[in-house]
Amino acid sequence: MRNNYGEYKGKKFYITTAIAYASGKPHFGNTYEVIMTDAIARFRRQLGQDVYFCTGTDEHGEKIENLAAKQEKTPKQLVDEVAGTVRALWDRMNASYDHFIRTTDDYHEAAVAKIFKEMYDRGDIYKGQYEGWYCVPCESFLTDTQAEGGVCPDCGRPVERKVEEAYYFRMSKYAPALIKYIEEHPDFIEPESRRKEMLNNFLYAGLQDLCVSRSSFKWGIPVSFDDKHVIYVWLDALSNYITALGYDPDNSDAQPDKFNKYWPADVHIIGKDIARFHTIYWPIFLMSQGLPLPKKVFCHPWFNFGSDKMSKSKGNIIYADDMADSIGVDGVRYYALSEMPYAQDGSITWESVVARYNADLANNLGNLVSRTVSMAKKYFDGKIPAPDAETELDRDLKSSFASAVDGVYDNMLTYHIADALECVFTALRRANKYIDETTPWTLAKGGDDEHKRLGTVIYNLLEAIRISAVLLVPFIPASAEAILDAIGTDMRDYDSIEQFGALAVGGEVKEVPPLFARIDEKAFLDGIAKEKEEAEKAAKAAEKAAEKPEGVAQISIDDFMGVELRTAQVTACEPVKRAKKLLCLQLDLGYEKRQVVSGIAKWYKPEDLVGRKVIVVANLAPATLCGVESRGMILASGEDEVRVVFLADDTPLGERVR
RNA sequence: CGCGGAGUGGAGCAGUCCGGUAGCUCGUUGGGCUCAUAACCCGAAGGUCGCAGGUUCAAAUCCUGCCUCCGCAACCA
Repeated sequence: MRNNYGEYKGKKFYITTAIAYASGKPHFGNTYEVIMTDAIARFRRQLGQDVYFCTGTDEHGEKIENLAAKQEKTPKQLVDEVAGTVRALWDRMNASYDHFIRTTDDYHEAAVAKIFKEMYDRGDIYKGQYEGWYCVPCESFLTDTQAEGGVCPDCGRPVERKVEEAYYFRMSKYAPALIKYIEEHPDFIEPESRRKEMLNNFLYAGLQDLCVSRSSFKWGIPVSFDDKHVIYVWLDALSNYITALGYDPDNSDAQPDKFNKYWPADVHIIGKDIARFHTIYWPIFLMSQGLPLPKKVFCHPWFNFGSDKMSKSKGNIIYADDMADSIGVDGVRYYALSEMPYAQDGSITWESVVARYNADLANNLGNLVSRTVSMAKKYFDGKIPAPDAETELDRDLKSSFASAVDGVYDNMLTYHIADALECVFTALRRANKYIDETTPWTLAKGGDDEHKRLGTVIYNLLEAIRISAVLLVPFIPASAEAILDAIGTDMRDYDSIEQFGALAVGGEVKEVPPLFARIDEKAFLDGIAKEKEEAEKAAKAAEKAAEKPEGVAQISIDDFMGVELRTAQVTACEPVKRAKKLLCLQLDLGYEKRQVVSGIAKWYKPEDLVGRKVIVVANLAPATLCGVESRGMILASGEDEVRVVFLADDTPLGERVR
């Protein structure tokens, strides 16, 4: 039973990536998103859909303002550079986007300013007071409890105290409608686990109103009626999905054709880290504007490097263009698409890069094309021979390719990209086996009958290759096109692969350009190791330059004496329930006992501490953490690796430390 | 008891809903072939399906308890 491939023909398909934050060159993980989105877009075009694929850059915000200042540039200069880098990288990866939006584009800024004004006029945005903690790099406001400790829980950097007048969005007003929508549309958020996360952690728990303006910096879209404020970057950035289509809130009855045609989006492809913004805030912003919600938000997982997260501080960032220098753009695309599981994080290792490339692209696909084309030239002078009587082997080959066509179709419609690819490569393996089963080189030595049979075999192989190449166009477009060119066909849409045998007899098979030259694993890994060594050297040099800590403003001896440090002994210790990082310590100061909570559970077990003597900040204001009262703080050093300051066992209790 | 996901040969994964011979790719190993990119094809070795109970004629699959890892939330006085 074959699928009904015609079902989607002519239907519009609007697909987007998240727009890349313009603070620097996107790493492999960010690039994966564009490659994945591109594969889906190309697949849908093959089905005959009217696809609009939008990507771009998110260019406003305090982080960019600060970064520009540090580099002694204007923010605009910085984002122009980075947007150029991003676009160049997307282009190099062969991303077939229809529109590249920058949030500094005039039409976008104008539309967002109007959207904000209308939300305000509608009463969805109101003016309030914000006082609290803010993390600049993360652009996020933090609750008091989040910021206690003075560092951002997400990035670990110091938080700043901010007091500002601010505009808030009434999230609570729309929360019930959103919950209903998500409950009634189980496909809206995928994968399923993300949907549960959003529902359980945020929506059922109760949505807070969201602060949607900032007044502490300038680099943003000004609030049109209050120029002290700029619009929150997420409200700005998310709106790109409609402004890119020319949406203009002024023309509420007469939107441009492009908008009327493509909105709502068929799918937003985003990283799992920003699921909350796309599945909660964005739908609510749309509800406020009376616009339909996107049909699907697909939250893809991330690539780790081995078992580590990719991060600048770990020095293990991989860039797609560097990888393309060694294994080609299609090598990178294939690797990313085949290695990332549907819902779990993928893992990059250089060993697996080489293994996948050699096994699948070079040996399986590349070599099949090479040996088949070579035989077509040798035995038939490069003319595609006519097939003759069909055997069981032929039928089996054909059915493998029919399964591949179905498999790609089914898996691509459900965003199982790696599974779709595997369907093609399974069929390719079958084709390689077919050669061994039919032994064309023996047939070539035979008489007329054998020669007829040889024609059938070569024809079937060429047609199998053509079907594979058509199926592979979305994933490795340049290579797939090269293969189709080599076998002299221009049939490359889905209609042409519904039935085996569409390849025209008599066509010319041309010389194949080297598709995927095998990679010497040892040389490749040695090269990587060498590069890594150099990078580490450079990183170390940079570290040295920044070695001296920034320090804190000088204080007087009196200021210091304002801190009451005392010796104490840990008499009991237990983990705090519902907290991963906290230990609750009972301290004996000699003259009194008290309870202190400390975020050292990651490094110490309760039994490591009981009986030991420590220094406690005795006059620290009490606080409550995870429902447990803490009256003081014990001293410890270090950030990534925390060490408690222990005292000698014979230290008396309750002594002042100076 | 916050929410959710995962634990299957050396590696990466499928199978779990709807119990019935444990499967795929890579790797290892023996052989075959020569059209091809030291490729391709065939065979073999290698698994207490996280642990412990239970249900059943039968459990990777269902039930109960536990352990480990990961994501989100909370959290580093």
